[in-house]
Amino acid sequence: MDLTGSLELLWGDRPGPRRGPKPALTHELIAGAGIAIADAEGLAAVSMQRVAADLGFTKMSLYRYVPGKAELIALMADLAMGTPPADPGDGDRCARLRAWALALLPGFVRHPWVLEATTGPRVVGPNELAWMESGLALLDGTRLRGAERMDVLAVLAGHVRGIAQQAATTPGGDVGTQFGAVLVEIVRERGDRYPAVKAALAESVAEGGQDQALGFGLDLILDGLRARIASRDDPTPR
Amino acid sequence: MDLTGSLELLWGDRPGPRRGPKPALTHELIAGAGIAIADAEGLAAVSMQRVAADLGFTKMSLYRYVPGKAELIALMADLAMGTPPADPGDGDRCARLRAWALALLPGFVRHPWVLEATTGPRVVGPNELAWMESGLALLDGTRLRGAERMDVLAVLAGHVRGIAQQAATTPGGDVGTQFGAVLVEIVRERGDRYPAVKAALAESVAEGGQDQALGFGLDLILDGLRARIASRDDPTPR
DNA sequence: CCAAACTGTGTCCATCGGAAGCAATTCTAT
DNA sequence: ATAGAATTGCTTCCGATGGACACAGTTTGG
Repeated sequence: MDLTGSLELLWGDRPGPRRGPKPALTHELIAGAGIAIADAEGLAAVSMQRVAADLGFTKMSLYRYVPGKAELIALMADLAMGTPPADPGDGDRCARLRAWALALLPGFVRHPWVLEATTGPRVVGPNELAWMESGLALLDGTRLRGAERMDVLAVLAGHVRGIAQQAATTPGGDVGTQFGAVLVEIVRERGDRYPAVKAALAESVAEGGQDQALGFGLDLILDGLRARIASRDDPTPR
Repeated sequence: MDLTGSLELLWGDRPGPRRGPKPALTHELIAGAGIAIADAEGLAAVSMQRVAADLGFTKMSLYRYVPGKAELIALMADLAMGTPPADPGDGDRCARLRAWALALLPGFVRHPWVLEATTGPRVVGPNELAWMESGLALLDGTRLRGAERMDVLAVLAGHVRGIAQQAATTPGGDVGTQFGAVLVEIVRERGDRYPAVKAALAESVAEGGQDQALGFGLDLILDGLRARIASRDDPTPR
């Protein structure tokens, strides 16, 4: 797997060419067209042909701007997640971390394909690194080690991802109801083999909204984090 | 997106056909061949041609057993994760949940492509549901609501997934060192714009092993869970 | 014994990502 | 001003992919 292409595309400072016809396209235009397609019809609908056609160009012209499809997808994903919001600065650390995690959700919800696009080996992009930076900044002043700080962000972001994935398949949309109904149907027919799932699922649908799942999980994590930070700050050796 | 095919394949009780030549293949054989390819060369190397060739058959013969490639991948993923281990029964609840989450890791590590294969809308398979069942059983007796119990599992499994993804790109393998080096290189060159990342990364590589990341995150989550369960059991209304 | 059912195969097709070469355009150096 | 260099977008071509479809061979139930 070669990642140098993505690295160049995501991080390369491009010296504007001096001769030849002026480029009619830009990275932003191309990635934007790809994002629009992926938002509307899923990541599988994104092909070089399709992106180029939507822009009114031939597919091969895209290769003047993008080394390949994989790199284009990486660019789309980084662009789609946007930049992290500015830290409000007030509130305690956990509340700000909570806000950080919550701010991550809209991107995943509006662009569910980002989940698929960001699994597997890949190069971290500028926006993703900006998110990491703003999250790590919220952990400054704690006695957590470097790896531990990144781990906290991984847990938080991982949970938001999970919720987003679940949300992408359950809400009102066509696929959503289909999937939710499918799971309920499976358990309904074979509930004897899965009593705990049956009980939890029945209780869940009876309660109606499982929308507080995100908050519940975040509180869980942040409660644990608070205790961790406190115990590290506690000068007693044990 | 049509999921009925996956549903049939994963959950369908197939009545053995009565006439005609005996089938030379089985779901297990086909999925096993696909798993072997994906393990060795990644999910992208799995094609109908390749799977069939490895089995000594034509690609079209596979379509007698599998409705399509997507369904085959789903079957592979469910099979690759295996069944959850039996609950030891001793130890406190959080320790057993910890063991449950840890047991999830080897599957993801041995079959990193499962991460890619299980993102996006999909049908839950028998093995995945068995994992869910065994995890939910460990939460019996708590005063957590149904949705909350599933959420706890989602957080735990999500973290294991994240660690597995990180592990799949960082360890000694070719791609791994490349990716890790790329991230370090990016931050090294543009560290000024990402001071917190730079600090955390420097500290992390100085410490050497970030292998305890999994345990750290699990402890975080389970600490929070313990507090949640205790507060729910506490009869004081507030 | 024969028709129904089922198997594996061969052929065909649209689409995909990408390589190579070509004509047109524009800038730079003279 | 003009010739050469650089860069654009396009056309053509290729191998591989997922899948539809029809066909011949094999097994079994009535």
